[in-house]
Amino acid sequence: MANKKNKRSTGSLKKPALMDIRTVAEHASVSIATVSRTINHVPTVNAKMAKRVWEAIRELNYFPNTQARALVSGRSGLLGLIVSEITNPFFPELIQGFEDVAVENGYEILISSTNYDPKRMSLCIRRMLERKTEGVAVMTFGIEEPLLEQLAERNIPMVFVDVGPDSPGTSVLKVDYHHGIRQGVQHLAALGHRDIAFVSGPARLHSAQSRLNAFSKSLNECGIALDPAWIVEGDHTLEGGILAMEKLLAGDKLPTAVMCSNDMTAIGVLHKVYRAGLRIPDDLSIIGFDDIQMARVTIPPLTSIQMSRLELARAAVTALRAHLEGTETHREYKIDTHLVVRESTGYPPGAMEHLQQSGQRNGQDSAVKRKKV
Amino acid sequence: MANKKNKRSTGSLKKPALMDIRTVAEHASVSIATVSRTINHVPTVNAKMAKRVWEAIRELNYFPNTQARALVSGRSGLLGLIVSEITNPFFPELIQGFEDVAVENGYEILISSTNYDPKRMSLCIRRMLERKTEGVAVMTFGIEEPLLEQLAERNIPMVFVDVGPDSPGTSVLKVDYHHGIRQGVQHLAALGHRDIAFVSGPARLHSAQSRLNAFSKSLNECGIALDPAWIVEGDHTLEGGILAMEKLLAGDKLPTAVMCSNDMTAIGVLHKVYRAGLRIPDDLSIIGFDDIQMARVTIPPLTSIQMSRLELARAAVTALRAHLEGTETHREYKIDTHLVVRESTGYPPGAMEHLQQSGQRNGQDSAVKRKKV
DNA sequence: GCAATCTTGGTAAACGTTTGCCGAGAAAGT
DNA sequence: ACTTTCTCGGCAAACGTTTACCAAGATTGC
Repeated sequence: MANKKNKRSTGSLKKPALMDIRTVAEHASVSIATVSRTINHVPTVNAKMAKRVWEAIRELNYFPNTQARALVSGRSGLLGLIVSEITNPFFPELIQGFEDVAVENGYEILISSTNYDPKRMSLCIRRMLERKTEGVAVMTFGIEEPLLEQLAERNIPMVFVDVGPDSPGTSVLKVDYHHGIRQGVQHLAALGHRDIAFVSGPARLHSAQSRLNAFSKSLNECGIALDPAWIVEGDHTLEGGILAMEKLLAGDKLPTAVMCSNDMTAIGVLHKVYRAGLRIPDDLSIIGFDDIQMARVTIPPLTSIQMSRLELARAAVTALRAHLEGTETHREYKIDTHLVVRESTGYPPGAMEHLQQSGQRNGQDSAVKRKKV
Repeated sequence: MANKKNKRSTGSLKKPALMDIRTVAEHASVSIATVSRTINHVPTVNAKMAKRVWEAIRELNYFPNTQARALVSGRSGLLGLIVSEITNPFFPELIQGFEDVAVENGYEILISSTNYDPKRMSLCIRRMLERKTEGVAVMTFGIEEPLLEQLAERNIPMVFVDVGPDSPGTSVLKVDYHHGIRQGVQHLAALGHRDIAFVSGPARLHSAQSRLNAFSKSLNECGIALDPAWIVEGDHTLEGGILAMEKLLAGDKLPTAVMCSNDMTAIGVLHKVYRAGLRIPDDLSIIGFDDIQMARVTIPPLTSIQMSRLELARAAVTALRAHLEGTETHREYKIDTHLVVRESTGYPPGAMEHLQQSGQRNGQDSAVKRKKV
């Protein structure tokens, strides 16, 4: 310690292969304790020292080894996000939001997708456990209980969508499907639709069931009878939408409007309708769900029910943080949904025929009046 | 060791809070060395022992701590993937492929997106370094040299798209843009188009430049003059496509075909054309690039140039593995592109008018003949 | 029954940090 | 000049693994 000054590096820039905290300490002529304290912003280290340390870090391009740090501190700085499938545009938008909010809160994220496959789901959980995520958001809309117990056992906070255990350390994001879907149904009813079909999502997905239930309840509220033949099961994919619409087209009677469990399905339906030579919304109205970015540019632009990805992401991270800080044990967060009216919905065929100018089928000047619900 | 048998757990299922390798060893009445060897599939451990160990692991729901393992072994089991933006459907499809191939090869992946922001790019690199990824695929189509040096310094294998250093430990995935784009231009030329516009990507993106160059070269090959006014810069987003088409519409003369630097742009263009009341392909032909899933269901379905995400992903992982195993120092991988003809391309207006039946604008029976190039 | 071979256990070092403790200087106040 | 207060350095333990080593036990071959 007497020769502190002479030990000080002369600034030779040859970088050692080993880039320890030790290397930094030597280079800055301080102890490793000081370097560690500097990096971790311990307030007792004075400004001069800190500056020297940061300079050394910069010169050497040093950065701490996350796993060593996590190992000893017990904090990995990771928040896990389990999604259903990454190729459904809804999820990238969600991931983006989740990442942004997580980073705001000083976390990094670990993404894993289940592809609706229980085997992959267990792999996802395993990853989360192995990488020691501090909290996990399960956004897969269909959960496997037994595996999640392992997370609960280790006291890892979790947040679920729609449905989840009310055990301490877990929160649930309750999406108010009914609000948006009722708006959608009312919108259709106000336009005069009575024959409304629904293309659902996979039956085993809780969120899909919730949407279907909300639809059926909303129909009821509007005093419209539900024809079981017009409930057709899709799978939340483009192909599923196409297939579902094919089934509908093959039926005895065509509905005047189709509501879909998600936008991918709706786009599939839209496409099939186009293929069938029918016009939207003149011959058939379509409503989607999710309001993905693409919904704005379909032809015609898709009326859809929005569920805010950012709100979902923010609530998820907020819930996780609250658990990590021990502020809360269990809470439910309400996530709102609401209708966004675009041009895929209009009067049912036959009604108000006089309002429709036959030659104009492009969106620029469609004569179909719409009512903002 | 004399009392091995008595030490054997009686199967009491109370799980200790600490879930060490030590706990497993005790529970299975073996040494930690044996547990470690079992987990790592060291061949010398015999079947009986291994079975006992696996049972204990199963009973305790034990799983090794990845960071401790990584710390000592120097292998994190992570492959990094840096993408431009996750909300452009091209990338989720790529990520999916990359993950699948990585998992096949025993790796997990760490995704980071730059959002075309150099600051975020440096965060991405930092993450990759901190988490000690064993290799990094830079799929951002626009790279920042100085930061990548840090990866190179640490001998972390890298793979780039289109352009990258030819230094050892890095490979480049050379996408043959020209092949697909020439097919596209030839396809248009064969249909009779001479007035072909191009909506490019962001100028600073190398891949966008390559596409533009390939277009200009292909035009030349077909003996078509390039009108600079018909090269308009987009940004690879939907909005960019809409804006670009607006510019084109505002020009003195309209092209008969528009080729786009990616599908998102093309969909934006498609939408704007629809808004303008023009028909596709009757009034204007459109070709996209990437062939994202959505291209199949646009109205009309989009003729696009495909670049296989799976091929890209597979080549990336293959290259990374080759570097990790020391099999190779530097190599270039060719990635092919090819035209997929759908219905957004047809004869230019005026030409072969007699073939077009005015009333039929739906895809089911469009009279426009197409030629598979 | 003896030697050769194969497995296993115990031990310990290592990976790169964090963190608590204590003593040694330095700076500051009296 | 002497005490008090700060700040830093050195040290060491810990985090949960892997892995090399050697000795001991079990198994096999003869």
